[in-house]
Amino acid sequence: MNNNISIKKLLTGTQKGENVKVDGWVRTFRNNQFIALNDGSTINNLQIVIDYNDYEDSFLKRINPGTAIGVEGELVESLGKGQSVEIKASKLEIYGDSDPEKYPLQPKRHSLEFLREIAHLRFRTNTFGAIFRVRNSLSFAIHKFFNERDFVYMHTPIITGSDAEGAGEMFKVTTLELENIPLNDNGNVDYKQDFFEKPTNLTVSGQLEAELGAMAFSKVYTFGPTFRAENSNTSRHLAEFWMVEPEIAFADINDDMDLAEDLLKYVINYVLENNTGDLKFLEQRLIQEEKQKPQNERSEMPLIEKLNFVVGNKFERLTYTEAIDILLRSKPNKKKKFKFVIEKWGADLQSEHERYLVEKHFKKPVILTDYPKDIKAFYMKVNQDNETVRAMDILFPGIGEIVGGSQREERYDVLVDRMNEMNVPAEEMQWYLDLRRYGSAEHAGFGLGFERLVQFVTGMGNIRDVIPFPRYPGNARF
RNA sequence: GCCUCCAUAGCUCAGUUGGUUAGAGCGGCGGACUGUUAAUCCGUAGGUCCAAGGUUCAAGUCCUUGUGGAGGCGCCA
Repeated sequence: MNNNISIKKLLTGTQKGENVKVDGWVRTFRNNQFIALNDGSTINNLQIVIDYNDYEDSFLKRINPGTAIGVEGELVESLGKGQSVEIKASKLEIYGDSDPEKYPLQPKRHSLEFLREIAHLRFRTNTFGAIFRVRNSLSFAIHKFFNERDFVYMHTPIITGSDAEGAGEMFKVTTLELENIPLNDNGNVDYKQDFFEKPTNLTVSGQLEAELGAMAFSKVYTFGPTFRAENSNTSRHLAEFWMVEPEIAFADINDDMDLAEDLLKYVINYVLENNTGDLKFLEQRLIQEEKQKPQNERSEMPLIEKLNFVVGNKFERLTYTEAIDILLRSKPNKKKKFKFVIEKWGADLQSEHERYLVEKHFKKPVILTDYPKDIKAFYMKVNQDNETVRAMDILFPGIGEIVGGSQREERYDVLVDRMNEMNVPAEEMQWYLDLRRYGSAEHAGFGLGFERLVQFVTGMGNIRDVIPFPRYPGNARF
């Protein structure tokens, strides 16, 4: 077991003058004297200084990018300029060699597409090290936020027997032999012979189960993987992604929006305070990347300023109806610059419209509420006008919809009517309807796309670069 | 699922109206140097130009199909 102190702690310099032991992977080896060592605890490398007269040439040749080594020596003030402290090595041990003719990572810039092909090694780069430390911090901050507010963390099932979650195409789960599927007398698949004796799928949302929890614990959240078998080929979609789904009882749509806004600000602020080095690196990376782009496609704010702006400003809240008004009067709509020109109330908003509202009109995160009921899910509470539902979507610059939520319909009769209208099989959903039979109460919740949050905070353009091993159509490598 | 673009050395790319033996930087390898910061300097090796088929006297370059990748749209988180 490795009880060594991390490079992150060593770089604070509090152990100056002490003899320490440190393990890590070589990033670069310069001048036969200076090893840049990284152990993943921080973006920064620790400089190891060795006296090459103490070692055989054949040994020094084995110190290459990627080599795993252990070092003992005194932590001293650095004589060089790039770092405050360094280790004067007294003992150097090689754990695992890394053949420089074959090791794919070089001390240079690699394209994200190339690194995606070697996703098993990309953690060792500065960029992906920073991304996944930020991802870890966001994940921790989410649990911390809810824990401080007396939420119960609830584990909803990954395999679901409910096919009415209504959030998209599902992956089937079965132990039947696909080459030899048993049929019943009617010539249909005989699910009685399947593992669960019925059709099952991977979950597309834990919301319905979270509602069950909220009606007992008052405040719950789920945070786990979800699956969509949609043939989506974009930089914002994955077949397997992580979703945060809080559900709160005795709460309406306004409480729901407050909760979502508080959560987003809290976790972004946590990263600003705890991942400064990672964010500074990612900001520089973005600035370099944007130098390749034409002026009008560059972002208006550097990454850290953008995050501070989101934390420091109230999200713009408006209804769908108000948004349609703004869009109808907007220049791109009048001049027919939109691919889909808005004609009248009731139209579904395309991403170009959402982008206009967020990036051009308000220039800050926007919460849209009260959508037409026809374009939203059956479980959303119908407003008094009987035309709109208490839905809310939070739109972020660059990535669009990051949160989708609603107040839930708690009235039994109205809910059953909506299920019938939208062809949701009410007879199979009695467990869900029971909530409205026994002690029904106002409640609300939302789903936060975790990878989209990581995208926003790291500034990464492609969602496949913010999850360790992305799953998308045609790809389940690693 | 739809639209657009791309595929040349380990990586990032250049390659003229189709014309002799396909280039550079980085990385690798050999050497020098030794307080360097993606070290520097000298030397050197490295290619099935994504695949198959076609047009042509001649194809990295043009055409067709396939495969892989990127961006955009739809579905959404």
